[in-house]
Amino acid sequence: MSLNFQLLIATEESHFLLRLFKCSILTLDSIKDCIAQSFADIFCGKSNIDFFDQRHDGVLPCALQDIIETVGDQCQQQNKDCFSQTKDCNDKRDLRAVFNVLDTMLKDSLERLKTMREGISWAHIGLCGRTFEGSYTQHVAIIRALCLEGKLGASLWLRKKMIWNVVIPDVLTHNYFLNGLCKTGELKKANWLVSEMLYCGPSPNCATYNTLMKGYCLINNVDRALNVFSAMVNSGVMPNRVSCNILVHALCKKGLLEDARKLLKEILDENCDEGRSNLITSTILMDGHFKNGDTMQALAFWDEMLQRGTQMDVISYNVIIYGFCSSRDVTVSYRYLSEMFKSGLIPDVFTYNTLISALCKEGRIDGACYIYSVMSRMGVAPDHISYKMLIQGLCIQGHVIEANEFHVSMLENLIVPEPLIWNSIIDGYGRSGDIQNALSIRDQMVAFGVLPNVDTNFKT
DNA sequence: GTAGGGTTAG
Repeated sequence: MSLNFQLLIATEESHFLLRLFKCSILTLDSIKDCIAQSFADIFCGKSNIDFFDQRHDGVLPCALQDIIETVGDQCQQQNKDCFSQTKDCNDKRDLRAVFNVLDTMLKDSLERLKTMREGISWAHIGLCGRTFEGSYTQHVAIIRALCLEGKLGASLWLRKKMIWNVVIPDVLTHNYFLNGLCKTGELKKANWLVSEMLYCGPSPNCATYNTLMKGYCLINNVDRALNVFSAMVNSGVMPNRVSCNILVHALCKKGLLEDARKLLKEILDENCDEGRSNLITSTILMDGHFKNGDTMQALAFWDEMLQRGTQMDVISYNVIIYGFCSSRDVTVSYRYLSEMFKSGLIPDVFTYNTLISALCKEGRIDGACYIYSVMSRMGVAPDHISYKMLIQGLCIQGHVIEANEFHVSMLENLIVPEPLIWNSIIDGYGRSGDIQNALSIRDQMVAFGVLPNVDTNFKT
């Protein structure tokens, strides 16, 4: 039997000519398979995105791809569902049934095509010389969503299109751009964006400067962060408590505690009217002193907060618990843990991991396992850090069977272990002479898609 | 609830 199929699909403004078949087809099964594959390629695959990539010669491929993906995710999922449902059609001999399947697919695909066209033409603003479509609110919403997803190329491209159409996104939207750029370490672009804001608007606000300062701190460039701070003050924007905290934290991380205190004093004396009663600033300074090995000074901050009647939170307790754990005084940490419960605060995964870490380092693996059981009873889910410390701690002490129980629990909780964890178990079995299990775990590692590395071996 | 601040391993 020879069939020539040509389907013409009409949309509101344009026609898509889809050549599905121009070949000899022998059975209805192959008709179904071919049609399903063709539709899957056209509507579920990347063919639409490739089309634009080729036409515009890579000028905006990533930007467009991101926009299309963002706009089209939902309808793509609907279409996939349609195909999965058609799999159950087994009436191979019934020509009518095959065409019913075709009808369903075509109807659904036309709907999808319509949605996709709307999405693409929306994303295509300005590219084909069209007028500026869509409302300001819509554009701003999609820009913010793209920024939060880290699709900055696409969002900056939309910003450019908006500006071409003399519509300037507001300062909040610009802060979203800036935040995205800073989080991905693109400080040059971030700096450029702030210059653009100063030059053409909207005027940067306190959050704009704070975001840029934080960006520089993230790449460990505190000097530039301090320059941004000066620029903010010089341009007449008042720093707030967040500005203080960003800089104080960055200076503490560098061990410049005295500089941090001086800066804080200057800022607070000049600008802030909140006094010194800020939990976050005190927590940062307390943490800085603990990490500098100055327990006395750290405790002075804690006591000062108590005297002021500051309501502590989970993070401030985590910092003091970590402080005593790192000075090898887990007993004192337990005291603060108990105080935490008494004051109605619920310890989180940070609290428990801090204790597990300290106990493992001291070789008190039973205590670490006990903390694990407490966190489980309290409904706090262990994360990859909890498992990593317990598994490594148990393997070091030769308890590979118990370590593997945690490993299994990790997999059951859908946490894929990193190579180091697999290697610890493999090595643990090797050291205990259990070659069969060592090899079995290595096979499992590969099956989970984790590539063995140079440390994936074992000594017997 | 449109942006921006503090804690765990290595």
